[in-house]
Amino acid sequence: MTQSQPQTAPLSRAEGKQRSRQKLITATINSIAKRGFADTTLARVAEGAGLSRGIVNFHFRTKDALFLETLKFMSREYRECWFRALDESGPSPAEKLEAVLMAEFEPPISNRNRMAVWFAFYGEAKSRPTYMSSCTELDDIIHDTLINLCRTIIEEGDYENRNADIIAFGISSLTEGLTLDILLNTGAISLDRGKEVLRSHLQALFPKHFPITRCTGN
Amino acid sequence: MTQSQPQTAPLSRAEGKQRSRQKLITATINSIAKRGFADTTLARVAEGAGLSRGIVNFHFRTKDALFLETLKFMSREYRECWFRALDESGPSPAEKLEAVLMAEFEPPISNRNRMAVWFAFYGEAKSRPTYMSSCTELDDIIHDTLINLCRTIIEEGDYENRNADIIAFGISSLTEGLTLDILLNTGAISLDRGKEVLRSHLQALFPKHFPITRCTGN
DNA sequence: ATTTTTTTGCTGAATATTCAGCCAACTGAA
DNA sequence: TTCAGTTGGCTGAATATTCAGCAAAAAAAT
Repeated sequence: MTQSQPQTAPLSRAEGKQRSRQKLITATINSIAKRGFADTTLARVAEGAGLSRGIVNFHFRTKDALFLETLKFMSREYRECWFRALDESGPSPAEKLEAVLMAEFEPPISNRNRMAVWFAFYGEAKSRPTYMSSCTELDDIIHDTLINLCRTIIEEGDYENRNADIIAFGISSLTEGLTLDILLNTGAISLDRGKEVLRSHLQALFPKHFPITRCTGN
Repeated sequence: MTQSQPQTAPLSRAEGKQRSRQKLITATINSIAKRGFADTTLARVAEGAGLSRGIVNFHFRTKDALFLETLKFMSREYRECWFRALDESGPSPAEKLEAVLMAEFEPPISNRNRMAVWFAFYGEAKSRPTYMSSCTELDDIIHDTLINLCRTIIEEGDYENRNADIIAFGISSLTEGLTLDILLNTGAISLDRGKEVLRSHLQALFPKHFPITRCTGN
């Protein structure tokens, strides 16, 4: 009887520990989103995870370490989403480019909670360089991929006066800026608008590859 | 002798008070940039301003009020810079558009310190809606102006399949994203790159208005 | 199988520190 | 003299971190 209930399934110690650790990271994300960086205390994180007060320092050496691991978790999740979109997309560079860009606006990784946390970390970036340096290598790989996609598209379409480096940088920045809108405004509308703006941008840059699908006369 | 030294010029009470207040706001910006939001204490702000610890609660009711006034100050400064660029630019919409966009990358308002503070506030935006709501009306005016500029340019150039709303939103987001780069990387290079990306973006959108000035072969 | 020992994830109280806000005293402009 | 602006000591509340110990799980012994 007890065995038949999934949530009461007996966990090995290692599994239980891992699950608790993950609960704490999730609770940290929720707390930062709800209360902000400054008002996120270890006690509240523990409470949010349904665990006791002293637990954080058992799983993580310090509060800072908890924050760092939380950032790493989100970073990993983001990367997985990005590369999954790349893998699952059609073979052409244009398809790939559109796929990874649209993937950025999927709710699992793009929602107000997540954005609140990302920008909270950005806000701490200058005073605590450790935080962001854990993401840069990831960003480098993604950015290189983006440049290569753009370069190929430019060659395919014989687009003149298009510099792959600058365009890739612009696309990244545009995406980043659009995610800020997700934070400052309310969720779903912003996601759709983000996709729309990005499509329109691709259209202007590479008209042969991204023909007008619909005239958004609004 | 004492009167001849500019910094020792005798100040009236009102002037002195105003100056102290401003010193505190400036010190707050510097402290948030240097230590982050969480580690910015009233004592350190006062120290940075060269004043005593108790003074903040004289000029501002609470710590939160100090933060809010700091944000308002930066917001005002930004707006002034924006509209000054608009006023001082040439008469055509294209000139105006380029002028206001380039103005965003001028060191007085765009530098790592300022960006660190902006993003720190963004990070708190979700948990403390008060902060950002003090800026939204400003953003609305600027955004409307941007839309109108884009609309006029589209009409002038008979550009097809260009939606002023979406383009204006894209330009804003792109600018926002580029400023994040100023924070995460080091200053001056990023400013130049920002301008370059933005020009390239305008070129792609409105080729008749923004002809190729130089082929950035780099 | 049963009991004993060891391991370990976890608890919650204790500690030391930090800090926002308060206030009584001080100073110099009006 | 008056009192706006300023100073810096003080306090209570909040909080990160420590730690002694609990209880369940795992391992070892019987």
